[in-house]
Amino acid sequence: MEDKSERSRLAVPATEAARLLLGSVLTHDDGGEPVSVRVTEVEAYMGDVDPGSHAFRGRTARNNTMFGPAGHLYVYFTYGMHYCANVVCGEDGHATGLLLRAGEIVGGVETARERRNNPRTDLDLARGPARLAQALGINRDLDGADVFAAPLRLELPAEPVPADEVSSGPRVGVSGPGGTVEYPWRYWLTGEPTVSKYRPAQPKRRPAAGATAR
DNA sequence: GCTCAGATCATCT
DNA sequence: GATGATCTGAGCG
Repeated sequence: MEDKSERSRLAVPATEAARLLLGSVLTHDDGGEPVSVRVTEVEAYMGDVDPGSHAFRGRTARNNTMFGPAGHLYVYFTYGMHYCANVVCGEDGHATGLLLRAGEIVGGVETARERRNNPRTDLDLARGPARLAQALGINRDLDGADVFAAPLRLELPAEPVPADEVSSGPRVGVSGPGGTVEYPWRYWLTGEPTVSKYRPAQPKRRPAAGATAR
């Protein structure tokens, strides 16, 4: 019922939907112990105007989900070993989405620990997009899944978090022509210990201070 | 505490 | 054939 209005709340530009997602709780119930994550960090991808987006060059089989209606999950496999999860937002036909970068495990901690092979601290359970996906047990089968229907459940906060509790900055790991700092589309909850540490996107090799650029 | 290099495969040119 | 919205482990201070 509220399902429908919840979905429509996501049908706005990613830069706005980001504040809805921050503080929301995503649950994945695969039949075992459900695991819930409170989202603390997201990254906006604005489709065809965004050089860092998978959708920049147009619609393909892989990013097809992002072009669809809001409220679905776009899952992709990268670097040969990691899954990343996005929540599609914006209007149908606009390839905008929000990458779930980090979160705090608020339910099913033990299951999350097992999936992550028992990291040293719970803060590491979902710090980083691939870790978050792993902790939740997300895989490619969930690509295109509805976040408001089983086995997923997304609970948006009644009201967006106050603007003064949200920080924004350059995106991580995004390189490209012209840039990354021009698009400060990474959002996180100020002061959250689970937020991944800022790391500037480096081309490939660090420009050595000296001259011996090998 | 920090920095660096490697792993590994689906997708696109 | 090259690249990538990354993570992890090892090594060093």
